[in-house]
Order: sequence, then C-alpha cells, then structure tokens
Amino acid sequence: MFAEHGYTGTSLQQIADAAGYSKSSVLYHFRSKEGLFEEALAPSVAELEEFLDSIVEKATSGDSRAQFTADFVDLLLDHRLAAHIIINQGQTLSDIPTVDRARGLIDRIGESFMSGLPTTKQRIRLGVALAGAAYVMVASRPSAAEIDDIDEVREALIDVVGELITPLSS
Amino acid sequence: MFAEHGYTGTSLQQIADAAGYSKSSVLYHFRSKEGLFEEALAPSVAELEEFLDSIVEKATSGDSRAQFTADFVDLLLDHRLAAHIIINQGQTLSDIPTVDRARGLIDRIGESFMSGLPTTKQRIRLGVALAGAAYVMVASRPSAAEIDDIDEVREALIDVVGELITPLSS
DNA sequence: GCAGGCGCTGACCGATCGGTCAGACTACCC
DNA sequence: GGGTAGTCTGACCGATCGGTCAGCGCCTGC
Repeated sequence: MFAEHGYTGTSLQQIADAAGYSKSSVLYHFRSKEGLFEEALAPSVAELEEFLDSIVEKATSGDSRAQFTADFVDLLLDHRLAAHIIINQGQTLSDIPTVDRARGLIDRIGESFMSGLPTTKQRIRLGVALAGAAYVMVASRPSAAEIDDIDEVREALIDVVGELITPLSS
Repeated sequence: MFAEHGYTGTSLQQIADAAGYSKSSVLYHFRSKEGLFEEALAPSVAELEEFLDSIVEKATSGDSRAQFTADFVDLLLDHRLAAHIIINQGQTLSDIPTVDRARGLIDRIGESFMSGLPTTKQRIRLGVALAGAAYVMVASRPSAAEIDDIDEVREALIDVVGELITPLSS
C-alpha cells in the first residue's frame, strides 16, 4: 500500500481495513505509523546491505560483474516493492532512518563501481540503470499480470542493466 | 513542492506559507488543491503533447532519431519537475485527469517507436530510459548544485537515452 | 465622491489524520 | 475457580486536512 499510494497517501485506517483489524490493533502491534513502515522496509534493506558486503569481497575477481548484475536484478525483483518505495519516495522520506540507510547503501553501490572521482557520465549511467530498473519493475502498467512473464522481465533487466554499468569500469 | 514532498505530502497551508499568502488566498486563485496541481502540470503536459505530434511527422526521415533523443532530453530537462511527478507519482495520482493524460502520452512514445507488438525487452529498455532519465534529473543528490553542470548532464543523458532506445527500431 | 469589483484574509466547517487509553474478551497457569 | 498476560476494540484526543464564507481594504471607472 505504501508503494502503491505513497507513505503519506496511506492512512493507518486504510491499513487496518485492509488487514481486517481496527486501527487500534494496528497500533498495538506497531509503535507508530513510521514504526510499521520501518519494520516493513527493514528486511529488504538488511538484505541489500548483506548483498553489498558480499560484493566488495568478489570485487577483486574479474568476471564477477556479470554475476553481480544478475544477483542485483534478482535482489531488486525479490524486493521490488521496497525498491520502488526507496527509489521513488526516498527523497520524500529522507527523515526516516531506515530510508536514509537504504539511500546510503545505494550510494555505496556507486562508489564500489567508480574508482576515484566518478565522472558525470558514469553517475548518470548508474542512476539511469538503478532508477530505471526499479521503476520498470513495479510501475509497469498492468500491475497484476506482470508475474507471468517475470523470467522474461528478469532477462531483459539483466541485459540492460549490465549494458549500462559495464562501461563504468573502463 | 509537489515534486519534493509528493502530492499528498504537500498541504495547501504549506503552499500558502511558501508563497507568502494565506490558504484562503490560494483557494481564491485555484478552485481546489487538485485544480492547482493540474494547472501547475498542464503546460508541461501540453508541451509533451506538442512534442509528440511533431515526432510522428519526422518519423519518416531516417536520421531523425538522434534529433529526437536530443529534443526529448531537452524537453525532460525543461520540465524536469513535472516529469519527476508524472514518473514517480503517476500511478499514485491516476485519478487526476492531467496525470492520466500525461501517462497516455508516454505510452504513445513507446508505440511510436515499436511497430507492431513490442517485445518485453523493448518495453523494458524504453521504460528504463524514461524512468531512469527522469529520476536522475531531479533526484540526483545535491538538489541545489546541479544547475552548474547541466550541460554535462544533458550530454550524458542524450548519450545513454540514445543508446537505450536506438536498438528499438531494429 | 462614490459604487463596484478584485485580491485577500480570519473564522469556521466537517472529515480525517496519527495516536492514547480504559476496558472487554480469551486463553492459559496455578 | 481466580489471577494474569496477550489481543483487540470503541471512544476519544488535539492537530491538521481541504474547503467555504462573510467581510475587509483598495483601486478603478464613472
């Protein structure tokens, strides 16, 4: 619901109704709206962090870039709602700790691929790849019937993301 | 403000305060919050529509694709706030006519570049190009100091967008 | 000089926001 | 059977939401 209608556009009442409980019950299980939001986001952010740690290990080996691309696309697909929220609503929600942490992690992705000072062109390519992939995953028009051809989407994403980030090393 | 904090995240009171007027005065000039939002978005959407009409004319000539890319990136840069809103908040605001119209126009861009049934890969590439470009324009971290190197950003965007959409015709 | 319209405002409206709290209900342990 | 802990809820809170309205001052045309 946060991904679909935005954080501010989703009320606790709507969440409670969708869950079949009262608003009070929602606030019994979660300390606040922001707390609920953070708990919903935390697992995805944690996995992203874990992913990044494993990246720096493999960064030395040469052919790891193709593997990285596939892993990264899979991570995005697994956590596409969280990715959508962080990418699209990230700057809006910059005062929420978990979101800030996630945005910091995304910055780390950039750093790990750009030795020294990144050029504008490099930053643009990486930004287009990340944001574009995140957008395409969730905002692709038929929000329902996208699960069928998910393998096709995965393949296309790996292709285009790989194309966009590969020249970064040169 | 709508681009920065989202439509639902921006109140009429905040708008009035930023403008140095009272909330009543804002609602004197605009019939409602949604009316203000639509009026703010309308010029950009109209220009996008105009751009699309000129595209189909030039579609016959061969080397128009490079020109299209440059023109399109310029259009995005000129209307980057509106583009950011439509791309990032489009699905959230799907009941607002102007937004719906804009999303329809974006679909037309896709159609004009894909004869017959578009493949998933083509759709993905176009989506990544559009969404990625729109994101990178506005959400690039230092929201203030991005105006200096705007030519550099423009160049990089033309490059990457051109690369993403060019193979679509083949 | 005065009548009328325009820009603007504070007071106010009902609805909804996120959040608190006392109590009801159930289930389990002694 | 009598506490006790956990779950859930309706009533309620102050604040804020988008929006209405009567009326204010001011400028302009006659």
